[in-house]
Amino acid sequence: MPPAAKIRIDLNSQVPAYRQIVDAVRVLLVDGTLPPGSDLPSVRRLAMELGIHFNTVGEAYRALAEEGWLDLHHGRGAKVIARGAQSAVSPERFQEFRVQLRNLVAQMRAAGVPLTRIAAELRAAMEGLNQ
Amino acid sequence: MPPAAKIRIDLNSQVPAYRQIVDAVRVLLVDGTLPPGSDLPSVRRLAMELGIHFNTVGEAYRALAEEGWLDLHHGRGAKVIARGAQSAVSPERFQEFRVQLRNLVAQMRAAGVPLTRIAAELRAAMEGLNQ
DNA sequence: GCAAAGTGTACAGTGTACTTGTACAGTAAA
DNA sequence: TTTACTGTACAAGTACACTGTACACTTTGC
Repeated sequence: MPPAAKIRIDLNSQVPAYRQIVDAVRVLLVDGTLPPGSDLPSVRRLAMELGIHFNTVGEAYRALAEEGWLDLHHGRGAKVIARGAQSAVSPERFQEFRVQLRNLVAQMRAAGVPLTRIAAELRAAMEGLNQ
Repeated sequence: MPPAAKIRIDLNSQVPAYRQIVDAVRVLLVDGTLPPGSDLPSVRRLAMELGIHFNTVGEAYRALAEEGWLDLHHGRGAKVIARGAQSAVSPERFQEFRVQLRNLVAQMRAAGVPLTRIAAELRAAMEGLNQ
């Protein structure tokens, strides 16, 4: 199963397509599905599978390269690289994460998701940390 | 301490100002800081405090009214209303939440936040559910 | 009643972001 | 060297976010 098969985007979403790609690929990178040395599909190939233009995929790949995940070279494709240790997160950045988490939980509560189910999701997310 | 004092937005953020307002106010609505009957600051007052245009605040208020949180009337301001029981969330919507949660965790891991600290944040978010 | 000062709303204009179409340039293998 | 891949650059179309300005509704005071 090629890695691209795990990437899904929602064209009706408010979130821009290129950002959805970045987010989806980052998940695969973090959880080890795409280990260093892996080749990503070409911009045209992935674009075709997702039903969008290849420049949009290129935009996503450049963002991921900017984050230090990809070795991206003209004519050679995109390869996952070993990412060095990250410098400590700034307090501001961490605070942003905290706000986003609280916003997400509030959104779920507002949507009527039962508290027990929200808690279950948070627990599941924690379990996922140890794989 | 007026409710508006708890609302902060980041003008440099990628997230649109009106959406940041919606998210911030929704948190206050969900956790009871803004109970039914409360008056929100006028669009001009809140806009002044946040350093943006009042139409941007108006956009946020209309979105919150659309979600069923506010009684918004021409010339009368915005008042929090009691929100009826929510219909069950659709599986698609729930799946979106799950994806967002995983994206957020991946973003934290990618930023170098230690696993223990991520777990602590998730636990803290769960504690917050029972207040 | 009515004027004044508050409230939210409508709409056009400006800048920015996202996506695409098209042409280009680098790389590798036949 | 040719061919068939690869990513990149850039202009154009569209949609979105934000603002400026004018408007319309409510309440308060007289």
